[in-house]
Amino acid sequence: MRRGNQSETAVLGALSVRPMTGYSVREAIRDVLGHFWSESFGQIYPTLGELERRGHVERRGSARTGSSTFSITASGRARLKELLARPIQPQPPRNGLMLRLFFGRQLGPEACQSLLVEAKADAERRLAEYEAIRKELLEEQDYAEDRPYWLLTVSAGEHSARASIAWADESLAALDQIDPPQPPKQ
Amino acid sequence: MRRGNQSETAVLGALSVRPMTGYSVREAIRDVLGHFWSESFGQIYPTLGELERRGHVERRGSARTGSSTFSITASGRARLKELLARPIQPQPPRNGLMLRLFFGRQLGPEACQSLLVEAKADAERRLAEYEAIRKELLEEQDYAEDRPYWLLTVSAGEHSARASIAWADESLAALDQIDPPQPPKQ
DNA sequence: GGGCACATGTAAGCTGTTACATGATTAA
DNA sequence: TTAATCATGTAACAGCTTACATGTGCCC
Repeated sequence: MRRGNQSETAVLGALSVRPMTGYSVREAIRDVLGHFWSESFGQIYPTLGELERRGHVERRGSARTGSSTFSITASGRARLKELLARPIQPQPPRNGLMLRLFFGRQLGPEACQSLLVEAKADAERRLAEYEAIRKELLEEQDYAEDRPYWLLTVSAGEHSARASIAWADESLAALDQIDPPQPPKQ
Repeated sequence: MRRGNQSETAVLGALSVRPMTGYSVREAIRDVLGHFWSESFGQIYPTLGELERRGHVERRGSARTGSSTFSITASGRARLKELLARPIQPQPPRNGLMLRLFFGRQLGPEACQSLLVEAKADAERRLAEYEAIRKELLEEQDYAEDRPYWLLTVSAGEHSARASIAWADESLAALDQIDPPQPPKQ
């Protein structure tokens, strides 16, 4: 397959929950997996086409007449299981905030403070979102068998967000100790 | 520049600490920024060439005769400051562990347990590494003015690793509650 | 009837990795 | 002298995003 297994996994996974159009697959990935996964149309449609060709998904309704719904087949479910069992391929890290802070001496303490304040606000926003999702999931009646797994990822988000907040607070305090600000010398 | 600002930032940042060969830039990024940044030769050398052409770095020693040392110029330092001040461009998330757990119902509780055990072990290894780096930094006499900033990123790693460990423990306990394991039904 | 959300797909292009080609220096 | 490490660079390719092209159905 031209596409990496990763996109295939995400698309098959989405369809393992319920049949959907390609458009909905993208929405599901953006809205539900959005915090830890992303796919764009440019991947989703070719992946769906390839999966159909291989019999891992079935299309109902023609592409021409508007919309078609894709559902996972038994072979697709087996394929998904196989893909999920493969070793995790870690993506190379690229954390822009850390890069800026690491070279914070060049940037100056005030700018770093701003970055930390922003990072903290962002983490608080994320935490609130995770808590809302958790509440929603617990009230939701459907997908009862998927729910425990979904909650694991929500919990990961909550832990991560709380850690970010604590770190930002600590770091803001630490930055106050850098006094007076040392101008970088060449 | 053909290369994105991000590679340019990382390379200039590395050279802002001390002059280095291209090879050493890669080692520095891998060994020091490795937990939150990565660059490969394929980016570093073209970036260095471009930076040289623009006068942001200076090359001492010819490329032909073996090795050349690059040092950042005043204009390079200004450029770095400008790049660091730009808004952070977040990379689209691709967390393979979360993807697998989210579709954990297809994978089964036992496999998820293994994933969590691995994740915990990994976080513990990372935590130990961060603590070692912290100790090393505090003993180190050089780069005193960069150190407070470097420690911020080490602290972020420690917080993140501890959060991962706590989350993994919690999640392993939660997985034990899923009983009996429900086979996915089509 | 105009705009918006839904829907499908392709093509161009960017970013970045991997593999390759090449050679110097150093340590066993 | 042979292997490992240091060192520089290029070329091919993979993966993914963005923008574009196209069309439907619904609501105001």
